[in-house]
Amino acid sequence: MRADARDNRDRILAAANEVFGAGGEAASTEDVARLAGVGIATVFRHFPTKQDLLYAVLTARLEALRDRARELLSAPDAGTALRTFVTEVVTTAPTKLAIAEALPGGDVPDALHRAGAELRTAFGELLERARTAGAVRADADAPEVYALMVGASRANAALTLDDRTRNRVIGLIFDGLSAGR
Amino acid sequence: MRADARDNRDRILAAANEVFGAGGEAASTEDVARLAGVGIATVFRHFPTKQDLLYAVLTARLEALRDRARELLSAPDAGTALRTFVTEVVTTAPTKLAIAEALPGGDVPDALHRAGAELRTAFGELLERARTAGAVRADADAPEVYALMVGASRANAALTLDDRTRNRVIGLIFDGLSAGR
Amino acid sequence: MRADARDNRDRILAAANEVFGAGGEAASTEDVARLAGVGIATVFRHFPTKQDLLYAVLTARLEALRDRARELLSAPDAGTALRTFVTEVVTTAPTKLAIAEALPGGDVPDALHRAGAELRTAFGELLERARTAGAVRADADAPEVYALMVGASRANAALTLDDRTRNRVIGLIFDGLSAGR
Amino acid sequence: MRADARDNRDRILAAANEVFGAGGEAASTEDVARLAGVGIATVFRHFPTKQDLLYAVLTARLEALRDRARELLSAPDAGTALRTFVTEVVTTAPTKLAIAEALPGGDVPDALHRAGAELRTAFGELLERARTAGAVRADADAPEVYALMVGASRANAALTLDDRTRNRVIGLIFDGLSAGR
DNA sequence: GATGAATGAGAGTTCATTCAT
DNA sequence: CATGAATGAACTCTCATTCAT
Repeated sequence: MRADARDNRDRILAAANEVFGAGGEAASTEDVARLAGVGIATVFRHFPTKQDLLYAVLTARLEALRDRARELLSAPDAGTALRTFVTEVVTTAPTKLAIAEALPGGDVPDALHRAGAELRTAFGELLERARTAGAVRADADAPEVYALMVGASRANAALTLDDRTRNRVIGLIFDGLSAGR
Repeated sequence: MRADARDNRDRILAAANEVFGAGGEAASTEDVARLAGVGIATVFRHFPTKQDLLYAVLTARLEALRDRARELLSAPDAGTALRTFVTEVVTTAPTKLAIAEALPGGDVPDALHRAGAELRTAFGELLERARTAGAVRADADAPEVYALMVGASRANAALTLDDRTRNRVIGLIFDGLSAGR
Repeated sequence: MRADARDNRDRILAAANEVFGAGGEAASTEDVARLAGVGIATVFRHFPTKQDLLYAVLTARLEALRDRARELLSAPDAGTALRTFVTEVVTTAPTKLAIAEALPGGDVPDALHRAGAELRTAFGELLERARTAGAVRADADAPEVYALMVGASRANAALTLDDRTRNRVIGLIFDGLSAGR
Repeated sequence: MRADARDNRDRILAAANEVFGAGGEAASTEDVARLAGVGIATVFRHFPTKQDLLYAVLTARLEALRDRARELLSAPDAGTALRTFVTEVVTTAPTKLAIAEALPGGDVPDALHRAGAELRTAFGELLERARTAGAVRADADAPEVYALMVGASRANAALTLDDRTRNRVIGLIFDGLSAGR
């Protein structure tokens, strides 16, 4: 792939991220092309299907979160690291294509599937470290904590929570996670 | 309104509930008509706009939840009542038009606005009673608890949680609500 | 036909006259029913087709004009009579279904055809009397004068002429008709 | 714009001219597409709204008339020039979207508004020259003469005048214009 | 390789007309 | 006999996708 082609790909992906973040997957591919400053055909050259484009956007989002989770694995305080991660995910949710959105069952491309799995793995490690450090109770497992994070993200997007409420939501989640037992 | 017309209206609403519950608001009005067993024009006679239909479905859902919340206000155990309500909302979410979906700011019909407000009010009373009963900590306010419930609902719908995970999510939420007393 | 049925028929016709006069034949039959204060099915009982309704409105208009023309045949001044007739037709045109509108070739109902023919006949006599009285030149025949009247009516409707211009248009027409030659 | 696109645009405009000329503005956009030999979406790409298409057809018609009027301004005989113009306008009316049709008050696009104004200006000059040449009486002003022309056009379209009658209508108009000097 | 144009398949919506009450 | 409800066909318009330049 030539350099300018890669440039275009990146520009399209960035535009799609913004457009679908704002308007959901109902937004039109032509808007993406316009914002990217390329022709509509160029979008379809890089992403043969709108689905492909949506998947690519989602994959990029998951990969970014995965990287951030991995980065936080080397933070000194494991409890703070987990909380930082959740806070960032929830806070940025409204302008991003929602995690797990546009996933019509089973048949997702490899890259997306892998990114999701790696994100969950990294998240699991983040949680495990927090557990080991005693910041999170021992019987809290990854699936439910992940679900709480996803849920808070979506509530934040759907209800457009103000800062205070959003923080208290996260606070309650972590209170539950640290509840002595 | 004639009896057969009311029947049709109800059938359309039920069909819309199902269709939009499964496919989101992107589902087509024609599918609704087909499932209801009426012509497409009949749908538009009862709901002049797709928006109107969506609003009606959402309003019905909110009213049902409001009624359920009010009903639970007279349950003997306030803590259990709240938990029952949240559990029911979260569990039934995947097949329902999500709470607060399709709300394009400000300009919603009165009935919908009112139903939403009444639901929040009833929910607030449910919470207040649980607080008074000592089942929920004193500093947990309605907005954040409501957001947690909405979030868990959406996570359950988006991630298709299994029963165990779903219950643990709710468990964690209530642990947080009872924590730090 | 029962009395109430005839009443309804008249009310529908009056409503149609108003609705189609204002909105052209594109206006909806339901608007007519609403304005007449009857159900839509009642309109179709009296006029099995929208065409039929349009024809009936047009027929009534032509009959009214025919009657007015005949009435003016006994006016003292033949020249003034013709001018009065033309002026009235032109002036009232904007709120009436245009003469000869909605006539998709050949296949018009008898009543309409007859009304049109009788109007033209009466108009011809009005013209003949004016000719005899010397108010109109001898070589002006009915078809062209009728066309001038229809044209002025339509121009008045299409261009929404002000009073002064409308009067000058009619003035020019009669100047042409009296031009000595 | 690419060459083939311009070609299509022209073909669509020509087709619309014909279709709307024959059936009025009630004719369907799909017919226009069919006659132009393009897909329906292509019509909407070039003219985002049916209104836009109607306006474009009307604008083209007015511009053509304006050009013809200007051309005739340099004809040797001013009286003949005016009569030629009126005759052409009236004669071609039946197959054209009527002047001033589809003008729902005030909010017309600039190009259409300008074309109409320029046509009236050119027409006014044609009239002024005829007046100066003594072919038309001094007190005949543009608005009423323009209205007479429009009226004759519409009468010709509505009544489908035969050649003889049409010519006599125009003859009477010009007799009126030259009368009483 | 990139572009803008063209397209067909639908979506929402309207309306003349028919049917059941 | 009148009514309101139901209907199917048509229409305008949109959009993911393909084609020609």
